[in-house]
Amino acid sequence: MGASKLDIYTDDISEIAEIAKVFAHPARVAILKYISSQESCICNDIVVEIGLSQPTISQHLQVINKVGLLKGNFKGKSICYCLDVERFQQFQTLLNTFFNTTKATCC
Amino acid sequence: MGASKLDIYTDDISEIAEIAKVFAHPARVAILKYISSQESCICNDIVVEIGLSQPTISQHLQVINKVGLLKGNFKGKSICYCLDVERFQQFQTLLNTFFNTTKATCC
DNA sequence: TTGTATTATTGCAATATTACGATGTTAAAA
DNA sequence: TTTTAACATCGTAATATTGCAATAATACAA
Repeated sequence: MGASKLDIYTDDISEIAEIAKVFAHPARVAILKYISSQESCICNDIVVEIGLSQPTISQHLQVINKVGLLKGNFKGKSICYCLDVERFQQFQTLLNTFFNTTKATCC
Repeated sequence: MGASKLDIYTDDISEIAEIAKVFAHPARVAILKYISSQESCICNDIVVEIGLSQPTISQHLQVINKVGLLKGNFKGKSICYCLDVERFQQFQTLLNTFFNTTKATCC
């Protein structure tokens, strides 16, 4: 009864789900797109750009950060949030592997 | 104040989030992998294979179906659930476009 | 028509996510 | 040191998701 039952899946399946979850909210997709397009990563701009409150943006950034997609300086003033391109490409590769190994053989 | 605020994003951003949401639960990833590997799509096998109840599997299948990833016979006995490969590849392309157009330019 | 097998739907409980106001923290400027 | 700017964290409310038991619907066989 209820949610979660996450220990019954293989590691690669769980990994795909974990990755997808990051992109499963438009705010996070928008944040990723925005920080990747900015030369200077002034962070409060994200709040203005997206149109959500600062705590909410901060929360979404934490989700993005938790999977290792952020790089830069994270403490104090003049913080720089940047996309970790290597990790990002790793995600792309993992998802493509999932897609390429999932091909229908019936119907 | 709570959830949802989904009307403030551009269409392409919302689309990526919608697609990702389907893969954001391991049960659905497992279902997709399983039905794609089976020659005959006997559906109750999914229940046995994944280890969740029949209503829960049915619910996940509905989510997968809603985005057009399923093909086949959907009513009555001996139902055949199959992956819509074209739609699946379309998702892959859309996600790759997102990845390829999101490249960091700072840090 | 009456079973029977198979999937869908409903109703409900548990948990997770999303969002924001209030407040705390941090580092640099004044 | 005090102020200030920029984020993080906490607490809380609203909503969404997940999961299953019970039940309904469907199609085929007998």
